[in-house]
Amino acid sequence: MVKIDSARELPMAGERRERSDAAANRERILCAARKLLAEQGSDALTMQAVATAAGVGKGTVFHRFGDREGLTQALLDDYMRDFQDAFLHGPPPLGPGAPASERLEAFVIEFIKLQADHLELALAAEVPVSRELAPVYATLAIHISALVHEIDPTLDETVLAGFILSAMAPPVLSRMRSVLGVDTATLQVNARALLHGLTRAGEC
Amino acid sequence: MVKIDSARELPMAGERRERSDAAANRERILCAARKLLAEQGSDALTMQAVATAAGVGKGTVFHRFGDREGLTQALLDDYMRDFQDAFLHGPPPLGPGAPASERLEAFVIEFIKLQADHLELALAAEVPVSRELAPVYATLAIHISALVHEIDPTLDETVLAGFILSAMAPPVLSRMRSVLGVDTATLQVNARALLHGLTRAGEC
DNA sequence: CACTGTTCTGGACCATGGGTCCACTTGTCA
DNA sequence: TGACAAGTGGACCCATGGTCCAGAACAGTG
Repeated sequence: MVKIDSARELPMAGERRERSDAAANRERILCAARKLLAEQGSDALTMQAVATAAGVGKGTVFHRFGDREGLTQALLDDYMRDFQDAFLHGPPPLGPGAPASERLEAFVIEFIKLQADHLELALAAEVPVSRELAPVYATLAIHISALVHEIDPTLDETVLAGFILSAMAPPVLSRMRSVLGVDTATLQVNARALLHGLTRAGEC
Repeated sequence: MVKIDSARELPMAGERRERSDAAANRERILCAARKLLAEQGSDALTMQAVATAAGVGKGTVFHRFGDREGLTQALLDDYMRDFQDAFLHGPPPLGPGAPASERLEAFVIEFIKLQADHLELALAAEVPVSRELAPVYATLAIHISALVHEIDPTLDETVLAGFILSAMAPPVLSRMRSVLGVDTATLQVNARALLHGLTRAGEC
């Protein structure tokens, strides 16, 4: 993934602000991408299709977002920001204040809802065989790690976080929904059941 | 995925046996593919590379295996067969005879070992956004489902099976190993910990 | 307003990889 | 040995991510 100065409003020292036409194009591209996802699904999200839908050239899309992953991350950021805020600074049980096991449970419930509500985007943002987690997901992994560590310090929290995040990966949720016809609530209930071993660790 | 008569030795009624030169080529192709995976990793497993390494034309590879997925499934079948045998007909705790929760635990332990031992192949066999599970994995999912159902019939066993299988997906294991430097034993221990909520359900 | 350097733009172009096609070759069976 | 089905190889097609660069558009400056 190429590093691109993201949608920061205020330019830092030594940086010029993004030109106004460029900023406008960025918006048109993001818009077009969202529309494509909503109307035609994740498979339709090709760089060329986005460019055409936005009425710009393909080069412009790459110039603005670096590469495909940059584009999907920008899209993801958009709605992940609120979620991150909620589990980092919001009210319990999702935010700080509740015991770690409850926070983890709340996290999973909310995360599944989030993924389910934006499934096509989540699918499009999947990186086939990522050697490293994309930034947005890395943040989630760190949060889960911290909670797991608090629940049971003897575990390898990084590994557990990887397992948990991967269990709720977009392709799984997608398959459950489209092939098996499962609804979001069922996903949530069963995910919680899977975690009971962790969240109820001290209760036996 | 295209359906291709697989490596069955005995021809069924109305079928001609695979010609001897064709069978030989099938072997050479499988061999070359294994070698490529071992020496250069999953990324190197392109149909063209396999063909070249096997000393045949690309068309032959496709003719024999239908498509890329057919090839990887054939490769997978090869070592999955023993595993399937073990959990379907082998001795407990993996095979029938032990309580479901112990069988599930044993299954996970063994499966992780299997995946870890054949990581490159497992990675290559990953289907980016599969609408349906590949046959080999479908078998595993069914087995997990059955065990989960036996452990707790109130759960949606299909969903749980999906979660569990997905938690141990090749990309996760690969990332843990290469980025985080985690060894197989650690993966096994932590996977077992994750399942404790299920396997110890009746004990509280 | 005109000038000028920087940024931005668009679409032709490239590379890669899966998959198809079909004229030609080679086993197999009678 | 002849005939025919099966098998073969590699040129070809196509989708897609990504690069390039000449020219257009913008934003400070005098």
